[in-house]
This record gives sequence, structure tokens and C-alpha cells, in this order.
Amino acid sequence: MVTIRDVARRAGVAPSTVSYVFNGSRSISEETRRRVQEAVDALGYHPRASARTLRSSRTHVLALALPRAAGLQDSVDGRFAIDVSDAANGLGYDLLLTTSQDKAEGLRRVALSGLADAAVLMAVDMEDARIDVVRELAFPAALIGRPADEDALPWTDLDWEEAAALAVRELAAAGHRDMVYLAPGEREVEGRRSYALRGIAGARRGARTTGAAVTVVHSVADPARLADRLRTVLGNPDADAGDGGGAGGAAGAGRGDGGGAAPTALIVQHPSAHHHILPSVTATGLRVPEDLAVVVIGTLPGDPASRALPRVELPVETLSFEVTWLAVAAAARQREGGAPSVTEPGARLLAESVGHLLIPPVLLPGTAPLAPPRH
Amino acid sequence: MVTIRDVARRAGVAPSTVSYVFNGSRSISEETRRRVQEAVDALGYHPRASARTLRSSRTHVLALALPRAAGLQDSVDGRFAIDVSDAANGLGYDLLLTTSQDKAEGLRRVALSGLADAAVLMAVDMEDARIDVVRELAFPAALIGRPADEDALPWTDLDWEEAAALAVRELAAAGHRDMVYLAPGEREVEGRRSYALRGIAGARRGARTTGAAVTVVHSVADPARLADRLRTVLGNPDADAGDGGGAGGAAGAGRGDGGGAAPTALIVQHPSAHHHILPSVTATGLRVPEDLAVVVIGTLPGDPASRALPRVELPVETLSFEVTWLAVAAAARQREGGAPSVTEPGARLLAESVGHLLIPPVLLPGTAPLAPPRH
DNA sequence: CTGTTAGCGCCTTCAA
DNA sequence: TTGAAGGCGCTAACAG
Repeated sequence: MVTIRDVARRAGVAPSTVSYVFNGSRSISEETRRRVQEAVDALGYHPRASARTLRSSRTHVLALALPRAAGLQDSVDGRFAIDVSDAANGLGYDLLLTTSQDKAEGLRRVALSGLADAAVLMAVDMEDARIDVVRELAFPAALIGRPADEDALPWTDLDWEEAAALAVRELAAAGHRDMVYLAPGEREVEGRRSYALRGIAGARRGARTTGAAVTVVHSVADPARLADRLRTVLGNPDADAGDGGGAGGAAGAGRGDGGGAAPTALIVQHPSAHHHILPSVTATGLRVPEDLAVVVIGTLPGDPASRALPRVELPVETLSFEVTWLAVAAAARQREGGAPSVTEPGARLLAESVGHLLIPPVLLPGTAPLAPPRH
Repeated sequence: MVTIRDVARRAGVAPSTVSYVFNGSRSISEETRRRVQEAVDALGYHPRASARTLRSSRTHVLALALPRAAGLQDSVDGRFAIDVSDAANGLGYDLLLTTSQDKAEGLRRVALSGLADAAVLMAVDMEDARIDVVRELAFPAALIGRPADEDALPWTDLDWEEAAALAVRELAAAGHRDMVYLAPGEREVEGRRSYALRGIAGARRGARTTGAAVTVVHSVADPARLADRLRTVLGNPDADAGDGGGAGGAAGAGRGDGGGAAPTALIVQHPSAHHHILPSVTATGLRVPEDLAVVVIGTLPGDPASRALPRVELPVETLSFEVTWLAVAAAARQREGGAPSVTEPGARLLAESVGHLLIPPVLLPGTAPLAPPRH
């Protein structure tokens, strides 16, 4: 184990000088710097993180709090984890994963034991228990997701509400009067997942704005059951009444002049349905886009399977970078007692002062056009 | 900041006593224990990880080295990250993500700065640079993936080779004489990704064993190009010669009595193709399973989109647990100077002594049967 | 521009 | 069954 003292001895300087060479907080003569560097290379010295942290009470580690809802987790989570890790590295931080089980236990433990300087909270609910935890502990944190209390903590998110409203508006502009909004599953709504509620609210708003009829249906993981629900709500003429069953999660919504006509458009917000939505629709006997226009919301960028459809992508990389920046800024603010540092122009400055950053949705064209309805 | 001394003072004991209460390595009177606990609760004391680590040189942190190949990463990676995190938590460890960019830089830094006790390496290549790094640094590590040198480090993996061979055998037993093996993309093969090479080797072995003709085709991310390649190799009668183009990644292989007949079965090993393989096949005009039997290898458990097909699932949870265990065991071995600890029976003991654990593939039935060929 | 020094909070040997 | 004390490796005052 080679320490700073070994280096100092070999370079013929004091340990503190070696430290300053590393931390660069005071001027060092070129000669001294060179000799220290030489000793470092010769001995293969590398500072111990624990000693540094104990002394400076800075870890240069960010905690990433994953939700870890029992059962299947979306591939979205992993994608965020990787991109946040990259962003953190770029800012000189490492990333510690905390799959907080119950009551944000992991997050609390990480904060209390000083394992991280700040936390990034993923997949937040409208009222998220983890928010209370970090506030109670005065632990710097930033969220991916827009909580009910928008001023409690810095956050960033895709504007899911506007994304849904935008999809409805565009479809209405193309002539569609009757649409179906395939929202995340019931459980996500009951769990008050932010993106789920915002998306549905946007769909309703779009319906009001355009006068189109928008029926909100909740998605299900199982493709067969999903096809059932779609069959029911899309009112396919030659439905062969497969498994029968109830009307599923159809929840009436949207007022407009569309009345009870058969829907001509489908908006899909459920992440895990993105991949098999097309087969599920095809299973109902409808052709896309001739019989039914399909728009997808929240797809992963670069996902080949969803490039065919018109869609609003989830800007994972941007969100990851911004939330990381917000978390690091929060840590800095806490260290310096609240003085906001003005280091970057533009959106970032805004994000820091306002405390959040809402990313406007962009509707990308798919291979298949936004076909107008047939009647 | 409440320290161990504050607790000691309030409980009327020495700091060391408090420490022993936490670490339980010597007997404490019930009375003392109670008073310490009371003080801990009252003051909200929590030990500092950095101080502990500095003193004990144990971090209780595992590093997870993700490959981070430029461009799109599979959702598989994220899934592993989460499951390894859970497994680590179960063994009393936290998980630090290192998205090692070039030359395993992140991993090296984490090891050198003592941020972790051991590493888990994901998505290993046959000859992986990270293996050299951890060996050079004598840093305990375990791999998810089976490297060329099987004895260099402990590892665990699905037996991809046997999985592919199994699929060929089962299809051959069902009467198929001509098959297509859709392997991972050319880049993954050139990068000598372990699972890619093993899978292809297994397909070849299956061909030899059964006498069936197996053509190996490399997958592509883009669904349209994939459909093209499939059209070419599956020799669809009513192919409308879409984009023309070359024969794509078709690489002749497999000897047998199948000769040049049209393939009746398709085996898919490319993870990112799993989701849209069915549409891509349908796009060629072939019906599944009437015209073409499809078997998928390496699907994620619980993925609703792939439940329909016969498949070999990737046992993410098992692999994650085992590799975590191997990594922790390696750390313990290093601490204790090589003495193998005998704490668990069965497979785990075996895994520890042999140093690796190869999981045998299981072919699960899909909704669609393994239809026999028509001719 | 550089050296000396005093801990950061904890664990663990040694002593009682 | 418990205390006292030293030091893990590093940083940040203070001196010069």
C-alpha cells in the first residue's frame, strides 16, 4: 500500500505538497510538480477514496435510487441507470445504485452513512416517500420525474402531459375524431406514478381542446389480454370474441362530437407495450395505418422496434444529464450554504434557478404516416 | 454530525464499547447494550462508511463493470444491473456502477482508489481487457459470461452453446431438416462477445449432431434490413424484392442432407431482435408456425412479448445472484489469504471450488407449438 | 512557494 | 466485561 507519504519521501517534499499537486488548490513550482509526478508514476500511487472522504467529507459519489417495484421492471430503468452513470462520470462522480425496497431504506442508509454526496431519484410518484426522506435528512437530491409538489426538490422530466395533448391535437388535425389512449396499467395509476397521471391528464386536455372523443384504456402486460382490451375498445367488426372476458380497463372519458363511432386512432403510452403493440393491434384484425393510426409516447431513442411509428421519444440522455447536473448542483449548494454558482449559461442556469426543467415533447414521424380516417 | 464518541458519552461508556455493540465481536452486558442502543436512537447515530473503510480497509461495496459499447445497449444490461444490486444488498453490499469506457479505465480507478471490495464484470468478451486489469491489480472479481480462459477468474453464464445445440436438436427431432440461425450482429462477433461465439458454435454443433442444415445469419438492429436478410435466407416464394440489396449477413454453414431446400425453422439469438422478430418474419410473408417454426434464445424472463414463442430464457436472477456470490467469495478469499470458506452446500460450494457455474439451458414451450415442417 | 501539524471517525490491540 | 490509546491516509489550517 503506497501512501502519500511514500510519494513525498521519494520526491523529497512534504506530504501536503503531494496533496496540493493532486488537488491543485495552491501554486506549485514546475520543478516540484514534476518530481512529485515522477514519484507518483514510479510508485504507482493512487489516493484512497476513504481517507479523502473522511477528511474532506466529500465522496464524489452520487446515489441513484431505483424504484424496484416488485416484479417486472421496465428496460427504461436500466437505460437511465447507464446514462446517469455516464453523466456522473462526466462531472467527476461515481454512481452508487440503491434499489430502495421499502420506505426508501436503501436511500436512507446511503445518506446516513455518508456514502454519497447527493441522490438522483428515478421514477417518482406524485407523492414520493423518498422525497420526504431526503428532505428530512437534508440530503441533496434531484428527481427524474415531476412530483405533485414541484418546488420541493429540483427535478427534470419529459412533459408527458403536453406529449399526450400534442398527440391528440396532431391526430385531430389529421381528421381523427375518435381516439383511444392506451395508458399505463392500473397499478401504475393507483401507485400515482407521475408520468402515468400526467399522460392521462394530457390526453383529457387534448380531448377538451380539440373536441375529439378520447377513450382512456389501461394497458396490461400480457399481450393476449391487451389484445382483448384493444378488441373491445376498438370495436373491430370481425372480432372473433376470443377469450370473452369483461371490458377490461376501459374507462370512459373525453367529451366531443365523436359520439360512439369506432376509433380511428390509438395513442400508446405504456412503455412495456411499445414493443408488441403492433402485433396486438394486428391481432384485432385492424390494419395500421389504413384502419388505425398509431402514435407511441415515451419510446426509447434508438429502439429499432418503434422507429416505424410516429412517436414522442423519451429523451433519456438529456434527462439523465440534467438530473445529474441538478443533483451535483444541489450538493454544491449545500456545501456552500445556499450560494448559487453561476457557471453555465442557458437552460442549465434556468434549471438551477427555477429548480426544474420540463422538456417539451417532439412528435417524430414514423415510417407509417399519420393516416387520416377513412370515413 | 453525531459520532461514536457522542454516543459513548451519552451512554456513559467508552467509544470502543459502542463500536463493539455495532460489530458484535465481543460480549457486552445486556445493560450496557441497552443503554448504548438508547443513546444511538436518541442521537440518531449512524456510522460513517468512510471512517470504517479507512480503518478496516473494507468498503462493503461491489463494483459493477458495464461494457458501455458505444451506441445502443441492450435492456439486458440494465436488468442485470438491478438484479446484481439486489443480490449485493442481500449479501450486505452496495453496488457501484462503473461504465468502463476505454481500457477499463473506470474499473481500474475504482479498484485503485479502494472504492470497492470486488468487481462483477458484465458482458465479457472471449478475451476481455478487464480481465487483465483485475488480474494485474489482484482485484477480486467475478464474471457474467464465459471467457476463453475459463480458469482465470470465477464466472457464471448460461450455457449458450448448449442452448443453441438444444434448439437445433429439438427442431430436428420435430422433423426440421433446414434451419436458419439468426445470430447476434457482425459487430458482436467481431468484438468476440462470448455469448455470440458460443451460440454460433452450438448451432454448428447441433447441425453436425443431427445432420440438419443450419445457415447462420447475422442479425441487424434495423427491422427493415433484418426483414431483408430474412427474406433472402428464408427464400420466400412471393418475395417482392423490396430494397434489393446484397444477400446481407448470410454466411453459409452447416452440412447435412438438407441440401438447398427452403428452411422450415428459425432460431433467434439476437437479444434486440427478440421483440420484433415476429413482425419481421411476417413481413416476409411466412406464417408462424405454419410455414416457419421460430425458437428464441436468451429472452428476458417475464417479458410478455416473447412468451408466445418456444424459447430458452436467460436466467438473469440466478446469474446475478451467483456472480455476486462469486465476487464476494473472491473478496473474502483475498482477505483471508486463499482459505476457501465452506459456508454453503450444493451448487454454490461447487461453484466456489471449481470457480465457475455453467447454467444448463431449458427449452420452454411457447403458445405456438414447435410445428413440424409441411413437406 | 513549501513544510509542520492536527485531526476527520472509527476499529482493535493492549491493559485492566 | 470494559477503557484508553494509536493510527488508517489524507487535507487544510497555520507557519515560515
